[in-house]
Amino acid sequence: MNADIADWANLYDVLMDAYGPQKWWPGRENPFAVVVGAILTQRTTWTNAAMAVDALHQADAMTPEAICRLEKMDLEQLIRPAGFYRAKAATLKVFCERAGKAGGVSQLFAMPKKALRSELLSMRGIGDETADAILVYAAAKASFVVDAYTRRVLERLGWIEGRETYAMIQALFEASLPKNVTVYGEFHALIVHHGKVHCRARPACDSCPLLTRCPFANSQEELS
DNA sequence: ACCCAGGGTCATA
DNA sequence: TATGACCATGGG
Repeated sequence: MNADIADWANLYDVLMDAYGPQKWWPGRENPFAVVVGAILTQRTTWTNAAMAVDALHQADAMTPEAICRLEKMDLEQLIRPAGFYRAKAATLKVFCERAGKAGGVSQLFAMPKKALRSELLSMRGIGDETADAILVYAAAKASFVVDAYTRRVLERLGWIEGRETYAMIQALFEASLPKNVTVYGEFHALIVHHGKVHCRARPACDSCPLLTRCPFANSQEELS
């Protein structure tokens, strides 16, 4: 079916060919809603995060100002379905306060990429992955998102050993791709989708687009 | 009943 | 640097 994957660009093409453009964060016209989604979806399914997002919309609370005004406990109850609701409520509060201090979300996002990334990382509850997700999907800055699926796919391709740091893996991608926000965003979404379909569900591997390199195509034991 | 999902923080060694 | 405990919900 498919030959070995040659390089990063090839991997992107193969995944895009197999799955097509991913529709992540419906409603990207509201960058703030994307930030909220990025925080709420941490270690949680998107359907759970979406319930919390809907609750915020229905409460007319999908703005930094509204969230700043909300009592912490009320915010916690609204986002409860997303899990870790106390921590996430605190993180949302911090982001909204800092955005307000910067003069609004668009002002905050007007910062240079590197400075904005540091600013995001300084907020408790926002780490590397969430910061990069916000950069790419909300602030439209090309910063590659590395997550567990990315590591798994790269390990199975034999492109990384496994001990590499987040920054190292991110650098691998960024050195091999055109600095294009859309490409970065699609690539990460494609990797996650591929991971869900083929790196967890065993039966689906018959049609794996990375077939010759997929562990399931050969032995059953290479999976952790 | 158990497992895990579009992570991150903090304490410990 | 690197593990481990902890946070919490909903769906399989």
